[in-house]
Amino acid sequence: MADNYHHGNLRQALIDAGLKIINESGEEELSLRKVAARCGVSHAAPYAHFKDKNELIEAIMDSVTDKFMSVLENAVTDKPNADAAIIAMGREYVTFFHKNPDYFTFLFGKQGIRVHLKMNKEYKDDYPPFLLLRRLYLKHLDENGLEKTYEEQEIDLIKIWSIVHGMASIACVKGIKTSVNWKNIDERLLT
Amino acid sequence: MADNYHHGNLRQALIDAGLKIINESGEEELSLRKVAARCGVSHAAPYAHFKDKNELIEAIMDSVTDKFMSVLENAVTDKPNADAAIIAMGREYVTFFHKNPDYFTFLFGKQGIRVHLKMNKEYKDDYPPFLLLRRLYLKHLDENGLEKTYEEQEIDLIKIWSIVHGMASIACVKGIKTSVNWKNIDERLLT
DNA sequence: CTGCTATCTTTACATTGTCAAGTTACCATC
DNA sequence: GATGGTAACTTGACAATGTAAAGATAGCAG
Repeated sequence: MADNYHHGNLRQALIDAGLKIINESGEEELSLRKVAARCGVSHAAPYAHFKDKNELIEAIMDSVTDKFMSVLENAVTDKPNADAAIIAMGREYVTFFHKNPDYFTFLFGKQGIRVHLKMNKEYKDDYPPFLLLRRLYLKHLDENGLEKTYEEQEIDLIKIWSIVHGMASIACVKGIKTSVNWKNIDERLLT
Repeated sequence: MADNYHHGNLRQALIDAGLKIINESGEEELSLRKVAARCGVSHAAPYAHFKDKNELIEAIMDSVTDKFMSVLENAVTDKPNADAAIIAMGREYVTFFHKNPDYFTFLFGKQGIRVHLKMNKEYKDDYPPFLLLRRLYLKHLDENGLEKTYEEQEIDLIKIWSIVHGMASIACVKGIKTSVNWKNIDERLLT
């Protein structure tokens, strides 16, 4: 309905088109005008939904993060205990970005826009995947009857996240070739 | 000499000016024309020295990598054994990027341009910091009389580099606040 | 002195982000 | 149903940018 004006769901269409461009040709090819063209609207139409190019990018990041989270949550459910869940999550974390290296660059390339990790008191506005990891970690402590100081917990979390994220980073570096099968990582994810 | 034409050392001046801009206002502010303006030359002058904007960026990356390497090599010399050297290198690795988060984004944000890690047979064209790490790691094996298969070595190296690079990544994420003192990291760098 | 070549300038053009002003369609209210 | 308001979209414009083409300059080899 509405042949020209009032696209109906332009906002989402712009996000999807942007994501598609990133998948096809990388982030540097993403421009407001191209995205608008793909949706069949004029070059300034996006400004009705996004204040900025940055705001569109943030929306796309949210979209990718949602996809990522659903993959992670999926990998975590139905695991016997927290340890198994953490390993499964770590494996999926690396695998996800290994399968979509563009997403890694996109999410973490220009850091600071969306990714906020705060390990201390305030438990909000964190990066969702990290929230999941912390949840599993606390479950792990609980299941094994462990008691750790807040600082020890934080160090553990950083350690886990560092190695997982670092591996994802390595797995995404173009041109790297290792004998590691990024779909089978076990022995090196230990709390 | 040469008031207008023949700047004398424009290539290096462009690299330095570019680096300065990145330090002052981040990579997104870097443009060929601004760099040229800072050097007092016309906006197309850089094309006599660099084929592309990318080629200038790569030159700047090389420059940063050189700085980085000299810091690392400095941290590594005069250490009693390989283990101490590895720990020192890891600490400096994180600290360097913690002090210059812009460099981290710059070097690893758009990956694939310059950073090539190859863990297998061909020992050339690697990322210099990684070459250093491998050198120290092999020294470590030697010093402790350890013998490992090639695959085990590779896994060890990835493990070490992952955690160090991952920490650097965390330490650089804007907005993160942890109780970890990024200038004192010991217990979590073990081969 | 002559010409070659690397270096730099000028001019030009397409792409892009962004703004301002106008248009259109829908919605609530009279 | 007419009316006005507002959100969604278009058109036109501008500055910044990357880049190509053509010309100018200077130093150097012969």
